Amino acid sequence: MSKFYITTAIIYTNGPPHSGFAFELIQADVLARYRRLLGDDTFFLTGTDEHGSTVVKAAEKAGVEPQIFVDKIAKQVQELIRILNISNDDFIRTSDQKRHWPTAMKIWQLIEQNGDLSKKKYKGLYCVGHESFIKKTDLVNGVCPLHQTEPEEIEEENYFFKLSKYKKEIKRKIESDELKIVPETRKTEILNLIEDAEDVSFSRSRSVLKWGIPVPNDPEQTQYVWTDALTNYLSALGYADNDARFKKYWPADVHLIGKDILRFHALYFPAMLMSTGLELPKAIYVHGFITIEGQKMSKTVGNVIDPLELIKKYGTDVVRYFLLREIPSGEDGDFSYKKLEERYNGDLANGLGNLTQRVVTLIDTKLNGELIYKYSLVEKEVKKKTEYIFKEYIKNIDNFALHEALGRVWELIGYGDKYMDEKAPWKAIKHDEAEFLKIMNNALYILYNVAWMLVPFLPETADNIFNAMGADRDVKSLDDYKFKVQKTAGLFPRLQ
RNA sequence: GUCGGUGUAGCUCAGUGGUAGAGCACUUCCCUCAUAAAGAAGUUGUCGCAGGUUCGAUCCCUGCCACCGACACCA
Repeated sequence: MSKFYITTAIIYTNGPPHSGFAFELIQADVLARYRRLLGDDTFFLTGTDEHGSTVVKAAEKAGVEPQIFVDKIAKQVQELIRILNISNDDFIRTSDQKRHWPTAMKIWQLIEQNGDLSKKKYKGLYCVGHESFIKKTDLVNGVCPLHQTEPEEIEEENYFFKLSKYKKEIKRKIESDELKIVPETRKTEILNLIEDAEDVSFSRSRSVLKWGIPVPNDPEQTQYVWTDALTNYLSALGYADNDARFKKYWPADVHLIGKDILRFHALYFPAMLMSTGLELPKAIYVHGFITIEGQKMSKTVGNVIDPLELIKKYGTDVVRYFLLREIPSGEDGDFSYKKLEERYNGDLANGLGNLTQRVVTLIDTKLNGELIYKYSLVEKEVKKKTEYIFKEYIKNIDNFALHEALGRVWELIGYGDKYMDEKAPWKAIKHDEAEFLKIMNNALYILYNVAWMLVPFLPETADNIFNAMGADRDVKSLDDYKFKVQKTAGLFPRLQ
């Protein structure tokens, strides 16, 4: 048994969580549930990134203190996690002074002791709208193109981190897949920009940024987001206390992130870890963005989809299914109600739900609901097909192609439907009961495998199928097991 | 500007140096265990454009066009 530590990015708490983060949570959840199924000692972390001036601004707008504001958002995030049926083992918040801050402080100190932080005067053009420095080359006619304002020239003294010192080694590790970046295009992307990466500012003056973690032994400075936020992956495991949990689970096996924060996870964070002498994560999985009806999700356009509403309307597993199947892992994908309903009727109702129902009904009506399963009755062809699909399913999950893995499950469902039609058990029952039993044995075999493969993706649905079949998930051997089917109204009633 | 990606059926996408594929949609047939579900057969393509290499290119090379992304200490 091996360990498996997986994280999502921590979501920024300047507003309610959006469906993009929901998608990230769901993907990580599939990977975590899958690993548990394989028997790995799995630890699945998510959380919230709660500092920074954007949060302060949002809190001001809401007329509350930052802490009150982020408490509320963190609660919403946790509610979303509950509703999405996410199996995270922990939830870390960067404003947690007990659990998180000691790690951020310790990491800072270690980096500093290693000589990788130095104070530098920084003169630059500061855009008030951006709340950050912008480059001269970004200006259009002397004004910030985004805010149409002239930037002020200000001088600030900050700590800078010697990223350059670690570039070569990081490049080597990424090239050799020691630090694996999936998909390949993201790996290429980061390798292309690694040469030009400059040293990074790691702090802000306290007068500019109060809402954050202080720099140790320097009351004038606040830690900037890198040591503040990225260290959550360490703090949650109890790094500062040298917790047994940390020893057991670090390094992370997978950091699941969006494509927008690849740079920070593939460059800054590894460099920080190298500076502190910690092991690097094994892999970074990068997912894309969800567009809505082909358009970028944006609050101004007003096309933001609230995941809670979606779930309220269709149900958790329907939303999980749609996102996992329709949006390729590692790429962008599009959401639309039309596509969702097509997937629902085509795949869930006509496919999975209907196959389950026809198998259950036959056993219910022809056998009084009971069938004693005999493994020896499973046909060679059926076994071969199922095992082949299972292998492909595994391969795809391991390659972070969750949509493909799900596609394989539906291939087996299609095979099951075809099997039923070809064997026509409703005819067999009239003249050959042994043949009927054999067919239903095979049908149960297929459905049982389908249910197992769905466990990581659609946990509730998988349970429903097990229940409908009257199957015991924990039974060691199915041979001679007595299935007692429970006929219900059906898993996914068709939408009109 | 630099780097990278994409362009294949009505839609979403797979794919290979040798007669173009899947799912959805559509048409016809068939079944009746099942959620007006399932199964079978079928229709649809200048594989972005123009050149080149090759016996042969959708695939390799060059150029072009279109769209997208990264190169910004926004998180």
